[in-house]
Amino acid sequence: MEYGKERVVALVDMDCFYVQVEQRLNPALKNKPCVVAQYKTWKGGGIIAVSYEARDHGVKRNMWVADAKKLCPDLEVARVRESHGKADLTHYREASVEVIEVMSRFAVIERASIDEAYMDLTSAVQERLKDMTNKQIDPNLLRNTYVQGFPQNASDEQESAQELNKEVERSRGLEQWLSSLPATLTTDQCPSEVQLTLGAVIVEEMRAAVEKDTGFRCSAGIAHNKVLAKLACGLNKPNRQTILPMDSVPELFNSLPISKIRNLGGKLGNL
DNA sequence: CATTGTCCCAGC
DNA sequence: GCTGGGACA
Repeated sequence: MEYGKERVVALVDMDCFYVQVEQRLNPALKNKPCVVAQYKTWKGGGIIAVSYEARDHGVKRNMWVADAKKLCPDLEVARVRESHGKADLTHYREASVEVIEVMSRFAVIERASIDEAYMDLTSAVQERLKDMTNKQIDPNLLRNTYVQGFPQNASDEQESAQELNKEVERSRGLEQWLSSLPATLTTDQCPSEVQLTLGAVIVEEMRAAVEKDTGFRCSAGIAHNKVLAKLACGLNKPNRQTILPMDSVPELFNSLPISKIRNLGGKLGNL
């Protein structure tokens, strides 16, 4: 395999994880602008997680609840449990273990934080390839998958129309990507693009299992290394996954501040 | 007091 | 080993 494309790596990131944990506990909070905050006394407490509905109102992490309520008057606020005067996150840690257990059925997991895990899918992809020999990949196995850089050659006119319907563009891009792959799969000489795609099929299954067994939704990135998988994960959130083919990396890097790349966000990002 | 907590790593 | 800084959520 070509240098830099030896592995298939995924990064799975739970969508506003603390909010989802609170929503599972209290279903009345579901589908509402909602935050999780800690420490009530100063300006209503500090926000540490924000639902996507609340983000639409401009509510951000690290805001004070009092300020967020100005932006979003009907904001629902869940509180972090406190024990001996300290914020107690064990509740979220336990939920994290539930998720890790489901994901571990599919691959060896490297836990990166309470709501993120990396996984090396290289051998799982090889196994899947055996079952897929002389078949092709059904787009229905990739209903939540974006391919970064696809569709190619979209005119400006098409592009603006597609902004109105992200799903149309996603589906067109996926079809175009799949038709660029070899017509039938073989175990010997399997292009890295096919390997990424089979990785994405596995991640679709894994994410469906996580939602079925825990109720939690997540996003994911599939690429050839951890840094690119993490970057890909952020491209289509929430509840979606993104393949980042190596050939799409140069254009993506041109259009992205380097501070978006892991470990280049702080001091180095300001150069 | 008013960003808190956690993890990782370099330097000692 | 311990600690402080840096990065992230």
